[in-house]
Amino acid sequence: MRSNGAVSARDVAEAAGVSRTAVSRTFTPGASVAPATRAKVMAAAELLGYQVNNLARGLTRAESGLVALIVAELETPYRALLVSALTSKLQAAGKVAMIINTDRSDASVDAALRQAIGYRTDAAIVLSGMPDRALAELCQRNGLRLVLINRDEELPGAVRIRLDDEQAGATAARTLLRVGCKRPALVMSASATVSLAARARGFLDALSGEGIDPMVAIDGPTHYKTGLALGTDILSRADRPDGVFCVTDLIAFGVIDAARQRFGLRVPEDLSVIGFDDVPQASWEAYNLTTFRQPIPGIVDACVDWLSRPLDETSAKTVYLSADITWRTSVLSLSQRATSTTA
Amino acid sequence: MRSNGAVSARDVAEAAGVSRTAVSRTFTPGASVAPATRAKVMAAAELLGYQVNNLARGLTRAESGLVALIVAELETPYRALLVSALTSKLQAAGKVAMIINTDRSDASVDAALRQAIGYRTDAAIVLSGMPDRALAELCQRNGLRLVLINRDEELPGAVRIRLDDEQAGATAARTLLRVGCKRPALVMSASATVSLAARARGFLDALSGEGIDPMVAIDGPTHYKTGLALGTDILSRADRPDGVFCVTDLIAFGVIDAARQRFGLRVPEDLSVIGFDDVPQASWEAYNLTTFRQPIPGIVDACVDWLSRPLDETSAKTVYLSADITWRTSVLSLSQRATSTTA
DNA sequence: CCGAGGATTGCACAGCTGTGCATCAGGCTG
DNA sequence: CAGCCTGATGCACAGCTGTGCAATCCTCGG
Repeated sequence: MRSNGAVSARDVAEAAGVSRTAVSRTFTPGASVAPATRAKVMAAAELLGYQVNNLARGLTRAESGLVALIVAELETPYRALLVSALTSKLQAAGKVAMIINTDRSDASVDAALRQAIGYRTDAAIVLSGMPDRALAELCQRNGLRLVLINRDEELPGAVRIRLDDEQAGATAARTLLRVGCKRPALVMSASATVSLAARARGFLDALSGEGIDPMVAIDGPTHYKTGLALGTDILSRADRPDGVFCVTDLIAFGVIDAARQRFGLRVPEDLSVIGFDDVPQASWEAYNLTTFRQPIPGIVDACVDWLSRPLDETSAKTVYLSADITWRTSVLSLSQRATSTTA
Repeated sequence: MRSNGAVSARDVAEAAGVSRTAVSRTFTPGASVAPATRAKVMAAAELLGYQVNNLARGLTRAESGLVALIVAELETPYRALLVSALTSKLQAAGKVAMIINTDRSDASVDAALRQAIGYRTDAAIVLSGMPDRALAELCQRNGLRLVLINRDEELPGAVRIRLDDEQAGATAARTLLRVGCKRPALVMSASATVSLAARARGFLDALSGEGIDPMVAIDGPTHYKTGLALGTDILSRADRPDGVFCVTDLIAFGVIDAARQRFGLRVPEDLSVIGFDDVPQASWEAYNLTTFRQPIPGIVDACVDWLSRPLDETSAKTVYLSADITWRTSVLSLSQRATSTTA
């Protein structure tokens, strides 16, 4: 027992009357130990409360078992959902996740990656911000795998997981038109994430293909309050929209509340709303939001599968996943439309 | 450069033409290095992309810089908020948080703690579940500090952070009575957490002090759906309550939605609702929930302060914090009451 | 009963860093 | 110019584990 107080393999060896090597072999799967020796070691370990030191183990082995999750605004529903799923799945795969917060600036992402390298993390999963190209090469040189979720740029030795955001945007546009919306609108935050931009582009392109030039509101961070403010803005104009695609559920909730609480409008009779993420709140009865479901199990599986695969294929690879629509009642159905027009 | 591919201090030493010790001293604050040597080392380190190996550093030093967060259902708004704040503050204090999920069973909490010991974590912060007494002693023997947030049992060498849940419950009861509620009710999940039980007890005791025996609904997990189901239940009874205290915001949202969507009731005119946690959704206009604010900054500060303090005081200690009420519009105000009764 | 072969075990080293101790250089003072 | 003191540097070891290699033990077959 050292100054730290932690019990080491040597302590167990002494207590069990065997060599330290025997202790190490007992806790190494597939190593050759006699049943009797193993039993003695296990008994002594249990008595002393021995736990293999993963730090020292990571020093010798190529893998430390640590995976860094680099994320901003973890308290956001979608992020929390993804991080929860990721940590669980990593844990089931025998790894352990460490959280490194960023403020989304590139500098802080770089600092986060340096910290990950400092802990000899097996991999870093980037959920927010974008690492510098030089940093990505540094990671590669240090044997740290890089996973980029919904990031655009192609980086050496990194795998990207992307959604078909653009197609989802187009689907949102076609859906609003199909249920009879004459004045569709787009509500969007000003944070220029690639996936948000792609959703907007898909929406706008599909509409301009139909010769429609929709109202567009862009401002603020990707929060509820942004939706509330922008919703209040667009609904107070003369040519008030009758259908909105919000690039995020949080924004959609804000828009819905603006419509109901501040203008006395009905959703979906007066205003159809489509969101994106399928956050838990989307199924709450106050909202019942029709939205695109983030394929979280798919994202998580792609991450963990790729991490447990050998490192041979250093070629940058991209995994594409699709976000399907979840139908609820925030969009006018065709039958509803029939009754509401006759009424 | 080893098989791992990571660059070590020896590589930097060779490149800079100095001893490895000089490299180590360059990255150790307060060590004695000549400015010229330091400059050479820094240049070589920058060139090669060297990052001090925290695993090896943690092997020598008493502290690893790692802190384990043991938590269940991280995707829940309150948990996500707390974990986000904790990781940020820990990071600012030079530590890094690792997440260990549990399914709330005692066995999984024990496994989580063993894993934390395996990584020679400086501390473990338990947000969910309750560690076994033997495990707590094991932690203490291994030099691992234990922080229990809203857990009840007193454990050797552990610090507890508690809220005055009972008093909050009493305040909720008095508040409902003061605004004129005649038939207060309690809605509660069946998961027997200490803090939830204390809130309920405070509420019930205060009411029975006034000679009132309120309606009580208990069932299910601490989710929105539980509130929806229990709300539907109590509101369909003959002596429908006119005021509800929900032990959690999520449950309160369910109750509000049940009242509005399924019974056409108005909140607060027909039903006053009080929650607990002050989750972000509580301030959304669809709910505007009057609720007790979790003192998250206080909790986080207490954790981190205690972790950065020396280990002398091994006495079990308890930090008490208070949850103040946040007034919104889900409770009838006295002026509203005047107008609504005259109307 | 003896030899061979396989299973076990222990030694010693690698992996990376921090640090006590001794050494050495250099500057300042007398 | 000599001596002393301070600051810088390097050696060697500690900290904990995994593993190659050699030695040893046991068992089984002849």
